[in-house]
Amino acid sequence: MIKVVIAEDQTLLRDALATLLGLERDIEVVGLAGNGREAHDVVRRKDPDLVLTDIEMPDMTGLELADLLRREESRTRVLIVTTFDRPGYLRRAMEAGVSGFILKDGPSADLAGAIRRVMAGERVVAPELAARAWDEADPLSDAERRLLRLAEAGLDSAAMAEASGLARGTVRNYLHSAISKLGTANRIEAARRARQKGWL
Amino acid sequence: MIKVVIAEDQTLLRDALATLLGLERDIEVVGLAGNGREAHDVVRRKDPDLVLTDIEMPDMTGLELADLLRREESRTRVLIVTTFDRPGYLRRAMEAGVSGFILKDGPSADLAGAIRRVMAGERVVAPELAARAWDEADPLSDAERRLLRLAEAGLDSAAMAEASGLARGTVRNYLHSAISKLGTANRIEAARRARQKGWL
DNA sequence: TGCCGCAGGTGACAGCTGTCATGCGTGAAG
DNA sequence: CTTCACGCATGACAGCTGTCACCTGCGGCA
Repeated sequence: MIKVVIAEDQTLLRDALATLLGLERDIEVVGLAGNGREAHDVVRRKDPDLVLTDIEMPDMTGLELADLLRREESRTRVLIVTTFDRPGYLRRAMEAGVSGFILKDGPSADLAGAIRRVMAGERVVAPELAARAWDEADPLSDAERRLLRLAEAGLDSAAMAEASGLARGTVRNYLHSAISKLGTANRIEAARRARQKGWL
Repeated sequence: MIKVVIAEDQTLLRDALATLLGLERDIEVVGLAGNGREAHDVVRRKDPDLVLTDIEMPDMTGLELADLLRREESRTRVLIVTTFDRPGYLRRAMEAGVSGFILKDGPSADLAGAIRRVMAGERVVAPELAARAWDEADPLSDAERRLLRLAEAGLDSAAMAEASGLARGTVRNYLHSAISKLGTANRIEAARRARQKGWL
């Protein structure tokens, strides 16, 4: 019997997945969580064989959860299921030591199979992603990333300077650098592209 | 037996919902679709009692689908299920004559109940939304909306002018007007706020 | 010790953005 | 017919953005 915890912020999908997996003879859903932190608690309490987790969740992302479990040397394997086929996510997931990475766009029939393959020691990656994974490395520095996130929210340079403790000029230098690395015309496009690549 | 078609772009959720509803004694899932246009075709072919649809889908949104079915005087009722609790969506859905509007954050147990209540002639609205629905009217003009969408994509005023066939100055006037209506500091914040309210 | 690379900063400048006053048609209301 | 509102446009101006050359201090490292 494979003991599974499901972490997913959309209640409807979470419950539906639980029902779906519950129908499998060899899988038992032992816990549910609506965000990463909750998932971490549940994993500690229930000690499941595998945690099936979304990436984008409030409080703590699935990638952070995976990283945390790896650092704690938890025996629970991590299987990421996400909407977002952003190349950067897969890379970060691999670095966080996850056992599998599949997409919400894939057929649901594959899900139980993916879980079984992970438990058999295989590393499962959605085939449409495997090829694209190492396409492009994230060229951004931490400072650039942080500022792009602020730019996305509509802050101007002065506000970003205050928010990040840098000088205005430095903020503009970092943004310039990000803009030219990403080959865009302005900070907004740069932020969009970075987010779309999963670098943000 | 209530005949249902499910329109949802995430395969995993679509399949999971189909499985979930298939377990109900009085509900039969007669068709699946991954976008609005496909859903429209399937509804015409299968003539279901109800179509359960997401809003944000490629090709045609759930709101457009609802509108189309209403104009065609289809007997199929529409139940919207969406992640996005943006006030503007509910209003537009009501104007499109939908029979129900519930959230993916709601418990899955309510889903079959909502379907039955819709088929009993009730109009079902997620309780957390009902109150907020008429909070704020969309203050934007069509021109403002269109330009905010372009601003979101990172175009500058000159590019928007070209894209929309307006003069640069006029573009800036519209953006100014949108910015002041929304009480933000710049076009980026304005676009964010409008999107978050469901006005975009 | 001296040199290098690197994060962070300054100042200048052209071009873009946000704001505002103002003008010009056109179509609906009086 | 006049008046008025409305969509669209123009021009001016302060302030912000993107670009660039160049400076400073600090931690390696030979």
